[in-house]
Amino acid sequence: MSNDRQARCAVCLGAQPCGCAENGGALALPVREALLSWYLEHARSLPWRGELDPYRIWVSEVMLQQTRVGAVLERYERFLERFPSLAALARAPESAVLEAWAGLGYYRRAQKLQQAARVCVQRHGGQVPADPRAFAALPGVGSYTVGAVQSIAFDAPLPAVDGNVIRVLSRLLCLEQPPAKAAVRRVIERVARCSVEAVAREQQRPTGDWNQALMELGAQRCTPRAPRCEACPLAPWCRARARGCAEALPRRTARAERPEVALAVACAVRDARVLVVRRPPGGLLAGTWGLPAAAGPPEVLESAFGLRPGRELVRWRHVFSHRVWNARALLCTVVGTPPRGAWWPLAELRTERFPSAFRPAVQALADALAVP
DNA sequence: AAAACGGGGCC
DNA sequence: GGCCCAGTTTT
Repeated sequence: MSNDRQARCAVCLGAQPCGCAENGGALALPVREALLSWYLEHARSLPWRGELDPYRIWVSEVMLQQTRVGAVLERYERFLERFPSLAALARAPESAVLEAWAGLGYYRRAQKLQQAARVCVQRHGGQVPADPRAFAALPGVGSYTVGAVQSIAFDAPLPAVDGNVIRVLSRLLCLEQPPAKAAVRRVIERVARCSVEAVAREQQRPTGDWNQALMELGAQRCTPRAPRCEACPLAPWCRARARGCAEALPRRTARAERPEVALAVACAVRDARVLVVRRPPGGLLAGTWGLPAAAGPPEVLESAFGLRPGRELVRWRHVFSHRVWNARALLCTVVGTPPRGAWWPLAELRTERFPSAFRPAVQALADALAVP
């Protein structure tokens, strides 16, 4: 059975001991050379590629967490124009940072990045720490970000294991168990670490190139669906390709289902301005501006905000990673003491200062006001 | 080990 | 309608 660990390969967990362990778990030299050559020729030209400023590299890595390259492209330069340095980011109001982040999601990333910037200014002379341990201690910096930033900016021999690398190595080694399992993650982590150390030891290329090559392969060739194995530089060594199971890996585990909640959203208008409120500092969309909203039927807006719901403007469904809003926007009148908030011109709500979750309400309100 | 945490593109 | 993306933190 599978609990006969003595017979298993220590590196890939395959049923038999195999060649994996030569090189101490690193990918063999020809494999590394093939991937690095491919990367030099095929790397996409991206604004943060070739960047030397550690701060700008860091910003790109945080924005790219769980986020498509295309979405980052639209906001990266704009963010850096507004916050061109660690010091500029550190002294900005959090609300300004969150506005610049609007639409990217996972707003905690922006909050942590700014907190980290403040630590850098206070304790690291306004620089990004070149010491991996000091960098890892900063808010929002996990193992991936440590490896990515420290390798790209400082040529540190540290792995950067993201979703791409998990997929590439799951296929290359044909890891049949889901990477959610700790044992599988240890294998991937070990191969990534030994490989980047080998690249550094043999001075093949800067370690940042190696880490990015692995990720770039996952983005361009070893894609989640319909991998382009025929054009993959690692195809000759890929066990999943040999067995015809590349597309089936990595194996995913069932995800928890998303609860659905009814949400009442208030559109209170006064003198062509709309009432907006700051969302609570913890929880969903923490700290961002939003329309007053409460779970439940429209009537809850009166008890929650002193806003009496009137005509319904629109209903929509917004899917988050872990829950669903079944939302309805209501034209409201202020009946009690106005809630703490701000009154913004409608146009301000449409300029990417707002989380996307409220977009249908803003659009419907604009339509309603344009056609009285 | 699982859940919280966004948004959007793609099939 | 579900999957997945250059993840981190908390439970």
